Amino acid sequence: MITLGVLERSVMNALWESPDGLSAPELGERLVAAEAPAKRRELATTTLLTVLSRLESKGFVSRTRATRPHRYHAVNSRSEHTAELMHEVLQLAPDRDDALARFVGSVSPTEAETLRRLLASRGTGN
Amino acid sequence: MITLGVLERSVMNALWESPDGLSAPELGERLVAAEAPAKRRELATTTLLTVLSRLESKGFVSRTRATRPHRYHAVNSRSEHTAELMHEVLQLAPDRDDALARFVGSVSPTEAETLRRLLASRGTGN
DNA sequence: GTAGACTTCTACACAACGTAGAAATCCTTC
DNA sequence: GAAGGATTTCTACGTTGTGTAGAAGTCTAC
Repeated sequence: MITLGVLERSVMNALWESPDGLSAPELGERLVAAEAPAKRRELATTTLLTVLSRLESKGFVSRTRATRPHRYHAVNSRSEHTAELMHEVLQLAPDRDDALARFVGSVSPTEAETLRRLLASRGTGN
Repeated sequence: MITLGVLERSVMNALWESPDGLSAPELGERLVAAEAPAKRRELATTTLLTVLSRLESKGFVSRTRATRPHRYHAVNSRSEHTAELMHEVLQLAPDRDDALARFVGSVSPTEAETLRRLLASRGTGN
C-alpha cells in the first residue's frame, strides 16, 4: 500500500486546504505557519520541490507548468483520498463482511447515524 | 501510521489463519506452501524469528515462552486489524463525515447491503 | 554435562524519505 | 541578445524500516 511520510503528509494537508493550488514558496509559508511555534523551522525551497515531485510520481499531486512558479494541486480531495485508503485497506481483507462488521461496531453513534443516512439516500442497491 | 512490510504481512496472514498459533519452523512451512510454486523459497528460521520479534514490538503478535519452540499468536483477528486500520485512516481526516460519504459512495452494492444490515442490527444510536 | 534445538544479537543490503547544494533552465530587462 | 536573478532539476547524503541471515548465547533432554 502506498503510504506517506510525515513531511509528505504535511504538504498534502497544505495542498488540500488550498483549492487554487500553491507554488513551492507559498507552500513553504503555509508549512511554517502550520507548525507549532516551538518548532517552527524553514525548509529550503528545493526540499519542497523534491517532495512535490515525489508526490507527483505517486499520483497525489499535479502541477501546472504554464506559469513560472509552477502551481501544485492535490489530485484528489482529502475526503476522496481518505475514502480510497479505507477501501484499499478493506480490499486487503479476504473476510470483507466480517471486517465491515467490526468497523461498524467500532464507529461512534454519530458516525453510525451518518452512515445510515448515507446508505438510505443511496438507494437499496437491489 | 504503523504499516507492514511484505514479509511481515505474509507472516501475519499465516498467523491469522492459525488460531492455535505457530512456532517459527511451522510458520516457515506455511509460508513456502502459500507461495506460488514458481517462486517458492526457503527462509532461514532466524529470519522468521526476527520478523516475529519486530511484529511483537509493534504489538501485532504475542508469544508463549512456556513451551520450547515458542508459539506465536496474532494479537487481533484479521478483521479486527482491518477495522482498526480503517478507523485510523478515518481518524486522520478532519472532515470525517465527508470521507464517510465518499466511502459509502464507492462501496459495492453488496457491501452497501451488508452495511445496512449491520447498522440496522446495531440499533439507532439515538 | 553435553549435543542439538532454539533464541537472541549483530550485521548488512536495499528502499523510502527528509534534506539541500550544484547545475541547468528560464524570464526579464537593459 | 546577453546578463542576472528566479526557478527548477539533478545529484547526493543521512536516517530509518524492512528483508535477510550468520554467530553467539541459552535451554532442555538424555
